[in-house]
Amino acid sequence: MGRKRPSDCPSLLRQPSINYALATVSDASLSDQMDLSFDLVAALDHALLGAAGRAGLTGTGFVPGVRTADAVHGDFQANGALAYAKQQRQNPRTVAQALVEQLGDLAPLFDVSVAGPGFINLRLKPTALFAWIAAHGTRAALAAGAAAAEKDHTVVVDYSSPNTAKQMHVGHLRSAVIGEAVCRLLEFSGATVIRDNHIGDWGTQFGKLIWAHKRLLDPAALTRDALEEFERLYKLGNTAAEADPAVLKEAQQELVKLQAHDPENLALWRHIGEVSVAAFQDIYEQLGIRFDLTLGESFYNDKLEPIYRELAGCSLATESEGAQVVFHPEHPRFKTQPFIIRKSDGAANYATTDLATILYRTERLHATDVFYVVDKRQSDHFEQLFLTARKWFERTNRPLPRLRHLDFGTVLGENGKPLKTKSGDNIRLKELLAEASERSYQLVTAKNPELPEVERRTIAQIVGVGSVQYADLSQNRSSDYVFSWDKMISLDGNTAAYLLYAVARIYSIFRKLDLRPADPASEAGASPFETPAELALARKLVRFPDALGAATNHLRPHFLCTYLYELAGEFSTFYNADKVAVTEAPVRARRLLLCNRTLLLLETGLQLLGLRTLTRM
RNA sequence: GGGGCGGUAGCUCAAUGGAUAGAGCAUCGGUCUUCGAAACCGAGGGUUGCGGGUUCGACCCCCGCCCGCCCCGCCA
Repeated sequence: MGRKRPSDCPSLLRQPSINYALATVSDASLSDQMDLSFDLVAALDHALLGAAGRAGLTGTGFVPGVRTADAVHGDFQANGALAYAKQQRQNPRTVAQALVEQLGDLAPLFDVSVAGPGFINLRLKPTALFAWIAAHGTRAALAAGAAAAEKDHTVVVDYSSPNTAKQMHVGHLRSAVIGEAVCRLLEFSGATVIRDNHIGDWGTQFGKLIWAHKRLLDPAALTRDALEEFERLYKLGNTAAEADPAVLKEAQQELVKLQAHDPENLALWRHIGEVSVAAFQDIYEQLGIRFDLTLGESFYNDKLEPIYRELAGCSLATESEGAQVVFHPEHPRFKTQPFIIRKSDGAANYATTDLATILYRTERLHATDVFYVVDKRQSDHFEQLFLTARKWFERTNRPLPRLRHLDFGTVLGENGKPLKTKSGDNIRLKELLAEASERSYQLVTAKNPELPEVERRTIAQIVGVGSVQYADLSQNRSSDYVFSWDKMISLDGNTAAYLLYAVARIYSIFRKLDLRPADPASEAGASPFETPAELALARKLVRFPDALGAATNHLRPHFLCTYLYELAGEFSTFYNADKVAVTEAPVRARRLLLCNRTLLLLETGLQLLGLRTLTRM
């Protein structure tokens, strides 16, 4: 039917911008009007294509292959000549040379050369570096540059998704942190993002919980910590039911009543849900998360019947061992491993709800993309879900959004096993974040005892929570990672504290000079960058769009983390090598310009990751 | 048994099919009368699990094997 499959939907790859002004620049002298594209890779790609046309490389598709280069070779490189030469049985260096001869328009901006077997190296001239940096001096300018990439997308991001009546624990950390970062990245790139908390608010556990709630509730404990009390009640209900068949029966009847919408049980269930969601807010606020929707499993209760009918109606669902299941005969595994959409007792399960959710998000929310930030152990489930949804939508003639499982690995303890308390319980998120703050507080107090206590507490909260977030984000999300307080709160290495310190130090410079970073006057009269440290920092600044693009296209925040860490490192080197507060006005202005842009990119980047920043720490 | 993901420096991790595989920690050696030393500079450290293959070029793609973690019918 030609309907979109997950693998060939329009990708999130950035569309090259076409409104760059490279070709109009014909004067190497410094010009405030020099307007360089936000995405220089895309601009160069286009320039190379033009050059290929003029050089007569019109055969079958010349691909420029522009990418950022190792700094020893330049700022960018184009590798397309190699593949083209191979394909056309020509000498790659000759092809590269021919291309370079057609790149005269770039001469005011780049030093262009051919190296090795046929690489084209492009190094920004100091004036061009300066012009790019001058042109991208505000958050708005960055956002405007980035916003083209995803502008036609409406993305539903399904993340966090804890269960009501239970504490959030460390197992919920990554979904929340990665999900939020992904949302912010997509928004910055112009997508309409709908944050949906698909909470687990329906299930058989409510029978035992309601049974215990009616008999064993401690109102004072409920006020003190509602989730803790719900957990206690559930455990009581569970042990009582295990010990006494009569209790089990009563609990099952409570569940039946709830499912039959008995007013009392329904009200109680609703109350539990509301109290739970309210309790989650504390965690979400600390992590900078605000959902647009909280549509839990129960929301879909009355939307499940049509799913059964449709799946049976279009010959997808079949009966197996008393359950309704979907097999995928063409799939080596799922031809025998069923996707159970209705249990043999007639009840729905998460597969059914997930299918109903896809329908809702498509028809009601008009999603073009749905991303699930869920633990990688559920990858089979999502593969079956997407396969089933695709066939179902095909057969019912509906457009299918791009569905994608953003999987992530497990948080491990130092012993290499999933992180738990010493006694083997789940570590509560609330306590984990509190410990992060406390450890940071000890550190701040040791480093800066003269700061007022209130300020040290605020700093500790931001550094502590940020450290946890950053430790999670800075690692490839697909792999497991070892949780280590010492590493994540550390001042050294790729950590939140290192980045936040760089930010604080830049603010400190401006304070010392009695200037404000946002004030353009501090940069007025800046001369082009000269020293090795200035140039290295400037070159790093120009790579921001590339890092942002990599993180957004792959939905992997660690690409941005790596960049921010390198940027902060480049700044520290510059800071140690070149004094900013010199008397010579043009030199001072250009160094302030570098400080200002580094600050802008660090703060923008950290905010996109979900972290808050500080002006002193 | 079937499948997924991983194996890169002593440790924790990076690396768009590109050039000499990079960081941090740890180790060793330097730098504070100068904008915040929570910093910076330098050194040593590698058969990218093993064996084949594809390619001008492979940590990356393909095949086989070894090891680890995870998933595989009515939990989510």
